[in-house]
Amino acid sequence: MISVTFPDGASRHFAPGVSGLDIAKSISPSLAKRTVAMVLDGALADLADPIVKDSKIEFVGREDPRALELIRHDAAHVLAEAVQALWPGTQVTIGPVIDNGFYYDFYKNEPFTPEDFPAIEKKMREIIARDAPFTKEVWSRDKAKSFFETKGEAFKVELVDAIPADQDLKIYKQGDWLDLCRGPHMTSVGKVGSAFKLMKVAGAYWRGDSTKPMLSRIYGTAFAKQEDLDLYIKQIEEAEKRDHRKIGREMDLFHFQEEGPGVVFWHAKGWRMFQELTAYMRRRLAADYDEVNAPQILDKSLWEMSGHWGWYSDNMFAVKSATAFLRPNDPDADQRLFALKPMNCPGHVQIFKHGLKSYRDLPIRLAEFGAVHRYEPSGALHGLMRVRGFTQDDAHIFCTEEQLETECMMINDLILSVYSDFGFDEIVVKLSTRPEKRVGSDENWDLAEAIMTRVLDKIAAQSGGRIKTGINEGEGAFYGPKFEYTLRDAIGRDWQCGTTQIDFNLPERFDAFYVAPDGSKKRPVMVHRAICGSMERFLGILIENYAGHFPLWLAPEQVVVATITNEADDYAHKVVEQAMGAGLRARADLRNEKITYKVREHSLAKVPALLVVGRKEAAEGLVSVRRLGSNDQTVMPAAQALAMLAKEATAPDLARR
RNA sequence: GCUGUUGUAGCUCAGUGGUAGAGCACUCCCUUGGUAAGGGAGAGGUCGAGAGUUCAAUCCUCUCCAACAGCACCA
Repeated sequence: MISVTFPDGASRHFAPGVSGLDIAKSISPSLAKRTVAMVLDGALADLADPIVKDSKIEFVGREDPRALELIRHDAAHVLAEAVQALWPGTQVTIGPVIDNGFYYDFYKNEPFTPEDFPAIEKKMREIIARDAPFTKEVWSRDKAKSFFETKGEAFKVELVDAIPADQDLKIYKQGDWLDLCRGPHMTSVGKVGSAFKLMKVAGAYWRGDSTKPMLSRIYGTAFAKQEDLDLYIKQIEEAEKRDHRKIGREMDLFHFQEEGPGVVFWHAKGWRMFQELTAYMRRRLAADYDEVNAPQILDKSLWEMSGHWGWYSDNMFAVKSATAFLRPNDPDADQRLFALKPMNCPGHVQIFKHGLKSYRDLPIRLAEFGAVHRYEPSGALHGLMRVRGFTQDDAHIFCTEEQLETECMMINDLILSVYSDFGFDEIVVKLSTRPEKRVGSDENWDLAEAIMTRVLDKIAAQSGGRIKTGINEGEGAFYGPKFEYTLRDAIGRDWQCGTTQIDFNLPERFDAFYVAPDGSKKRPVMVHRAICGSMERFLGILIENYAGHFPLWLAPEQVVVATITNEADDYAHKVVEQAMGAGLRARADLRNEKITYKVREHSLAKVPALLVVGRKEAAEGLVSVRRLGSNDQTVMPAAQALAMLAKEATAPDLARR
């Protein structure tokens, strides 16, 4: 007999090989009926699986959060069956559960379109209504291979071949249809329920490899309850409303146009925010960094020296004089090839190298708001989030190995403090370790990873567990390990922004050195770090995070003084002047429009503070303050309102002083 | 870069093998109105670019460019 322990601590004895379903039935028929799966010793499993040893068991009902992935996974199988029923000859591949849903990749000559969804969903509902039980069989490799070969399922055959020899091949049947799958599944197809929806179609490479065939992927999502699905769809709509490309257009912050794919035209208001953000960052750096500026174009040879040309020339812009392009074979034309800088580090090494540096000078921290250009693949471009020309809040620290740990911690503290100033307090720091393709000795990698592991532990400990840490195995840069800082925005999306990278390679390549206390030449270590990462992208994140309702200090337009009647025009001008005197970005709206119209317009334009002035206010030196997002207003003396707003408009770092 | 979709006025979008329309925005006029759209008039487009088919192309075909979604990539 084996002992089975229940969540309440009670245990009972059963014959070995008893299934979860048997146990549930032995307790009560209704329990057996509402249970869709079990958690056996902490792992989700089929309810029909035999239990062969002493175990802890938990029954999982359909509404159990742990059942959600099963519902989605089962839905993926239903989707696959539906597609093969509607389009015989379509090959199935894989259909995993992902965040917020599932997908299934098919091989089909004609790709799907969203117009196919109603028919597929209808067929899915039929299959679900049939409520066939999921049954599992373990097949031999040969049986599985010949079965899928006979059916013409070449991709499945490849999957069978890829499964390690010591693993069972599991086949899940749902009525007549079956799929190779590691499971687990719920007891029957009907448990999927009706709260599912197909979301979109897309191409996707077989096995995620761009040299392999393109498959046709259908994304879907499923929930236990319709309310959950509705809520999810609402959240997607909310994210769409916050799309920085849309808000950027509506608020007149920036634009893109065809002649400049991936490069930003910053309008006055957007650039004001850019400047405000940059000014803030400069203040944060002032005490510890030296700001520098390195050239935009440098001879190709320098990029060969740095290694960038070898590693990344596919993603770099190269420039020549126009004459060289027009007369490529003319020896009298200057044919010299330059590259637009994709990174600031080589430039900073040149600055470091200029003149002898002593150990007394270290650490040297060179910062630059460096405009860089990278030839990103066209399909990667996305608003401000992925562009070809952007500004990094970059810095390179030249120091000794002994100083590394302190420098990493210092950077960490600055990054967390900056994020916190924007209200980002949920931060994850991950250490990316050595990748397969890399340069430098294993000795240096060992050293750098050891230091960074220590720092990572410190970060976690210092934050009292608030900052989550982790490791990304093999994800480091080719020249060294790195920390990646990921912040969570107001609607729960994660953005990787900051990074700290240790680099033994570049100083070596450029033969950078400092004079040690004993007079010998020593190689400095370089630390690359960025906080916002790309200023453009960080602004994009801020736009979406705040949904355009910026804190006053960042808002491009802080105050609009709107008149009710033109008798208040002179007074409005005076208030605007006073506001500007108080350091506020303010303007008057004297247009011949009703106040309701002006209120609506400035509300839609997301102006943080609207000061309405009419005859009464003009006569008594008052303003009627209406804040963005509020439907009421407060009448108060103009001076008082402006003092309040000016205080609120102080950047967080200045407010601390 | 790959797969698919899209490209018509500043924005959002209709539309047709016979060279175009709406709403909002814009300009002007009337209106001076107390917290989310007052009324009227007007101006504005080489229908993404190029080539082809046709008597005739914004519409059909091809190529290119760009955008969007996903994949791949992201020093």
